[in-house]
Amino acid sequence: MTLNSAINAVTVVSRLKDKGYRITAQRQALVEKLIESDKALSASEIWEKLKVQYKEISLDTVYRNLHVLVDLGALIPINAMGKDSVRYELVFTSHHHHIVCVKCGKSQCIDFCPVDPQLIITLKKHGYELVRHNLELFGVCRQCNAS
Amino acid sequence: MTLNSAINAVTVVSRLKDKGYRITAQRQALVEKLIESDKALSASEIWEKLKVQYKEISLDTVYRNLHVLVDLGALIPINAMGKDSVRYELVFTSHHHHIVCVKCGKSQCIDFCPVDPQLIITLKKHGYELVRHNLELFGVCRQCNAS
DNA sequence: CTCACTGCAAATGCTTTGCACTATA
DNA sequence: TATAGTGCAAAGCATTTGCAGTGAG
Repeated sequence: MTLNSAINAVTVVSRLKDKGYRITAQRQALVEKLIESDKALSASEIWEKLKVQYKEISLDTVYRNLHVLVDLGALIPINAMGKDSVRYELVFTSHHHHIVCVKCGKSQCIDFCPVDPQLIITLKKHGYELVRHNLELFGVCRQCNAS
Repeated sequence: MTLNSAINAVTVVSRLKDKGYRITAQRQALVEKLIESDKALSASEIWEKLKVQYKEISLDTVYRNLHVLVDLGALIPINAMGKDSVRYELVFTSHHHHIVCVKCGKSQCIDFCPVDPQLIITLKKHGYELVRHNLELFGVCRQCNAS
């Protein structure tokens, strides 16, 4: 864990405390797993990671804590990336997108954002205050293009 | 139904025939409902519309035909627009995106695309042939901002 | 006449919820 | 101690699938 993400773990936990949430071992572990991961995870993926340490942890607890963290604004739910279930990503993660290969289904991070920053102003004219955006890119990867 | 969308209905049906699919009353009706609609619909919304004419039509058939049309490339599944189920949109519909209010959940079409066209070239350098993209915008609408 | 398509019913998979017990604050 | 959080089991949805009957080509 880097120094930067260590600060983030503390940030999340203290934000939980501020809001009156109790810090349980399961909740703390869940936050740590999310921080350790560099990509967005689904509820069951997080569950699998947690079960290594906490054999007894239930999937319901994972879901409930994910909701808490979303309400807190520490986590963003992404319904995208293929057709699977919802994935959760920490808001600290630097802004980026993913491209999914429509043939093999593999996904890759795209480290830049092709969305025009002017969008915020244009949306304001439409009456909207932009909170966040998520761009799904679908394409054919090099390997699949070759075959 | 406009002349333009009438052409599209014929296009879809003939594309189905070309691929060896049979044209059933249910399948034909489903295509028509999609064309009549100006927005992306969920499977059950389409089912409700179809039941007006075909009381006996089953939801399974709706799902199966939606998959056929997606495979055919005539329909695009959108997992976004709030937290609900998947919605389907005809590819003929002019390219646009939606913004969803994070407070009330209402969505609105945004008739322009803020994605940099340069993206296609950049992705090619990464080895990807871009097929399509979907941009999810989340914000707070005027009404919710006021209250 | 053949086999894709359909309706039915049951199964699946993800997510949520009620309840009684546990443990944080 | 009070009550938020937990595990368990069961319920809810959206979606998928097996099967036998039906109908398009």
